[in-house]
Amino acid sequence: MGLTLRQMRYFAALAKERHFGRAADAAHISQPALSAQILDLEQTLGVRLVERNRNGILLTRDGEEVLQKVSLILEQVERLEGLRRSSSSMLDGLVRIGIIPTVAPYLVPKLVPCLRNLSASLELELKEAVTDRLIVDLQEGRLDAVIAALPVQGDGLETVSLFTDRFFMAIANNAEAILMSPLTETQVDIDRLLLLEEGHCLREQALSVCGTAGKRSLVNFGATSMTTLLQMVSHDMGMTLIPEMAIPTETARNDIRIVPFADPAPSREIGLIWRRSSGRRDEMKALADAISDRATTNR
Amino acid sequence: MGLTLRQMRYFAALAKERHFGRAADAAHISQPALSAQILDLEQTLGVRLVERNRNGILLTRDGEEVLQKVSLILEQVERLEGLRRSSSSMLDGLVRIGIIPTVAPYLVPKLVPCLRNLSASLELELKEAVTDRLIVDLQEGRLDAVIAALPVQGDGLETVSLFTDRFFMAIANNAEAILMSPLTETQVDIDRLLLLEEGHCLREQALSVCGTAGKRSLVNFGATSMTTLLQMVSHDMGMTLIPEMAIPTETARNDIRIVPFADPAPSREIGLIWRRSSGRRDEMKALADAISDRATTNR
DNA sequence: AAGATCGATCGGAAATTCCTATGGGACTGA
DNA sequence: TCAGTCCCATAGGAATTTCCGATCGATCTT
Repeated sequence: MGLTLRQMRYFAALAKERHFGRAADAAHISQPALSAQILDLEQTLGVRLVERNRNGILLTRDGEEVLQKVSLILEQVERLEGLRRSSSSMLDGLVRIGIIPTVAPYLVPKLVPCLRNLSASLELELKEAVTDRLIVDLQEGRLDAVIAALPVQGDGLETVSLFTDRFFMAIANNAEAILMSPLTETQVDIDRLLLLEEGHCLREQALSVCGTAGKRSLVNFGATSMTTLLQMVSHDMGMTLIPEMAIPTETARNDIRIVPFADPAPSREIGLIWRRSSGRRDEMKALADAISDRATTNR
Repeated sequence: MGLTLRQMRYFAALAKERHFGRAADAAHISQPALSAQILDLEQTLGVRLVERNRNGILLTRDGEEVLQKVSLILEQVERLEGLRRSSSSMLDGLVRIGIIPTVAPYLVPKLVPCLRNLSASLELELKEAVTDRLIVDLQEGRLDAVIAALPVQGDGLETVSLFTDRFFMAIANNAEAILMSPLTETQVDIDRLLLLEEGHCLREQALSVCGTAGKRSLVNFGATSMTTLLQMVSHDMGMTLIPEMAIPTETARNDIRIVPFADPAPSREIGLIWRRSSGRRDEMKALADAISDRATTNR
């Protein structure tokens, strides 16, 4: 068909030993085998590479030239061969994780030290985007894992739950509206419900929780982050659904009242998603354990 | 044993097509064959290179890294493969010729245009040294051919005669010694015979011609060139054997009388010598023809 | 639930590579 | 000069690798 590494390896041995017999020994084959491969190589290249002499051989000028190129190639092949991974089986190297915006700000600070514990030689690359975009990136290999609200649909994906994140309602502290606590969905004034822009799963979840999946909210500034939304709440522009994990961070910044829902409290399930074909199931499970440990304790 | 180019070629095809079936088509093999080679490659490297998905495949990070190296290697191999010589069969590229010092100065000016005629794409490299040294260089591959006085002995050499070079005697023009013309060897005054330093074949030839092979010359400055020798002759320091081919050049510079020998005139045979194993017999014959043509005409 | 797609596996055929034995050229040394 | 030696090429058959067609198993689609 074409050149082979075998031919090149034998040729390199021959060039080194300058003698068919010795080169064959060095290559652990018989002299005729080496002879044949060299002949093949010469024929393939259409060039006489060696002069056969009584006392060993001599490379022709073409042979010298070819030897140089062959040596380069063999060296690179060797380097490639020596690249066999230590296959540490645990996470290492670069890991790219996508996280949805309503989780990222609150989880990342816990995630980073947690991963540092899991593996020292680990470089993290994070991407924040809405679920759909993250899933596409995951499926096309630009991400290794995604942290998003379950369920998630997509071909070839595998999922494990990390933790349950209950929803609360956030209202202005000085709000005159007196809300029963615990809250029921019927008490929510749909016109005052503030929502994230389209694409955020939390937007749909909020509408669903408040039993208004079909209707459109009149107050729709399409906020891009929970922080913006809560800023609006604290200015008494309305109320919004807030996931439990966001509460410590967001209430520290805003003067806001957090009202729980009546049982059964609505919630979202945050999960870790990866490609089944990635063959990193065990690593992902370990990662999930580490994350859920960290996320549920000392919150 | 180790990596093979076959594996790499298939892997490159797979990376390009991102689909086992299509890659197999592109490589003109069956899908199982490709599959097996990829698996082999993965096992050899100890690394999973591709993620098998429902819709084509995805390279792992290791796969991307390996692909890059493999591409480089394949590119070099391709370049090497495309190097098949046009096998112009005639002389071209660099040709290294060694010439003995008593021939070089007089032949080289004729040689250069002559070779230019033989082949345009020809680079000439000349070396001047005594026969023994040239022959060693030839046998060890540092020269492609030697021009020296025949016969020459050495393993694996082939020879062809270029031309016959008669000897003359050179004496000072004002020499009081009256020499018969033509000359016979008995007329030579051994004490006045000037010789080149040891190693030059012309030295031995001169001694042989003058029938004094055994004796030592008293006048022995060990000159390193004919020109020096003839300078000495013109200063009436003695006489010396001069080959016919040197006469035009040397008599133009020195005031010298050239005396022929009686028949049968002594002479040396200049020949072209190369390694039998070089497989360039035809080229060498052609070269010899060209040289002897040029050397015998318009001298 | 049936069909379709895709890569892996299996079993035997085909091709390549290898080994032992031998041939043939070129030098060596009686 | 003639057997002996060294060296690479060739020959023939064995061993290994590669390949193909058929089929499996998993996954997704309808």
